[in-house]
Order: sequence, then structure tokens, then C-alpha cells
Amino acid sequence: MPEGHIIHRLAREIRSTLGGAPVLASSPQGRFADGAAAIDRHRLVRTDAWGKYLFCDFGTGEILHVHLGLIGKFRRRATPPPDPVGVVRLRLVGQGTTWDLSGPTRCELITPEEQDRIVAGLGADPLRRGADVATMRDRFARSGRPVGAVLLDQSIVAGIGNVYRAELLFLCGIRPDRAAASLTDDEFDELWRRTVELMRVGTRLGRIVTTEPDEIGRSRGRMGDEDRLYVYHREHCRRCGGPIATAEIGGRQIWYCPTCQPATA
DNA sequence: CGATTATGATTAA
DNA sequence: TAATCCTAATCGC
Repeated sequence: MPEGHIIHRLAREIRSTLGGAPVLASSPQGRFADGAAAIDRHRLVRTDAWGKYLFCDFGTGEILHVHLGLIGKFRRRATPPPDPVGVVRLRLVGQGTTWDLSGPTRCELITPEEQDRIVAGLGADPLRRGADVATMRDRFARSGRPVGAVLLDQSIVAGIGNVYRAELLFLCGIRPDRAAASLTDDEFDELWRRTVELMRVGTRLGRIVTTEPDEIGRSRGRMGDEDRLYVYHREHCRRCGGPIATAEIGGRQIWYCPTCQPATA
């Protein structure tokens, strides 16, 4: 289940594993049969990730646009691939690697102009160089909404999802219901800095890890699933052990620590 | 075996 | 806000 780090990771992995030779494309499920046929036997020219949106250019004039949504997955297989497991919307068979796409909220061929329109509607992407942080700061300052809602608004900052927003606000000691406009410059700067830092870590690891190994008392070994996060979907705070509170903000459930995230700035 | 849930977003109301 | 879409794992009966 994907936030921006997974999409950026996929863009790189798909490019490095499929780039070069012609790709065999099919739609085992059948729902993307025409699109797959249009891609079939073409070479992958480039991939690009903007927030949670993935674009793959097969040099056909149209761009493959994939949005995984809440439940979509790209599963990596060896080539030749085994029979599809479950419902596979799109299968891309490369020389040594096959990618199976299931459950996307979007899988379509679009024009370059349509891609431009999607990208133009997205806010600063912490995983892209040259992200427009000044505009993002300005949108925060002008917003009348809680910071927890603004962090999920992809037109303001692109790529953060429900886990990162909860963990980032925890790390910054900010309650999710604070008005975005009430953040000081220093608070905003720290929020952005941590966002870039953590999402880069997530891209490298392929999963979201926000805790410091030192803090949880293990300096070696693979981190257990329960140790990766401070507050998200937890009952007790990973840092202080106190009870975690929940609220609905920005249309989604959020978890926060009333102790580590004080009510006032 | 049905209900529930999940790191998301769009459309309708 | 609520309904809707997409899939698979997990949970309760």
C-alpha cells in the first residue's frame, strides 16, 4: 500500500529492469486489453514519478498512467513469470523481470498533455529535486484548514499519505488539528526537512520507517513491524508509552500522542 | 463464508 | 460528507 516513496521506488525499479529491450504487455484480467496491446513489444523509454502518480513512456505517443490508490500493487516476478496470481490488470514481461499490476485505481493511456495537466495540479514533491517549497509554504500560510488535512492535500504537497502525515506531525511535535497557518517558519522548515529525509529513507527501504533504532533499544537486526512507527495505528506511543488518541481530520483517521504533541505551539 | 479493513482519490449530493 | 471503485488479507461466526 503506497505512499509517494513506493511510487518513486517503482519508477526506478521498473525503468532499470524493463528498460532496453522490447516488453511483452498483456492484461490477464482483460480490463486493460486494448491498452496492453498498444504497449506490447515496445521499449520502455522512461518512467517518472510525481507524488503518487506513475508515468511510463513506451514511445508510442501515449503515456501509461498508473495510480495504485489504496490497494493497488505492482508485484515483481522473474521472467518467465508463473501463472498470474489473483486479478492482474497489466503484466509487463521484460528480459529478466516481470511486473504484475493489480488493483490500481487508474491504469490508462493518456496524452503527454494530460500528463502535464496532472503534474500541474500537484504540489511540492519531497522526492523531487527543485520542489517548489515556497509555494507550499504560502499555501500553508493561507490555508484555513488543520495541518493534518493540508498534508494530505496532494495539490499542496504531493506524495504524503496517512502514515507519513501521522508520523511527521508526531516527530515535529505538532497536533494534527493545529491550523496549518499557525505553524511558525521554523516549524514549517522542520516539517519539510523531516518529510524529505523520511521519504528518502522509505524509498531506499521500500517501506515506511520513522523510528530511530537507538531509541527503541536495538542497534542491529531487522526492525520488527511493531517498531517501525511511533503513533500510526498504535494504542501506545512508541516514545513515551502513553495512550494514543485518534481523530478524523481531512476525511481520514489520524493517530497522535497527546503528550508528545502538545495542544499549543 | 461473509464482513471488515487498508499507506487513495474521484464523483455525486 | 457520502458513496463508489479497486483487490486481498484477516477476522469473526
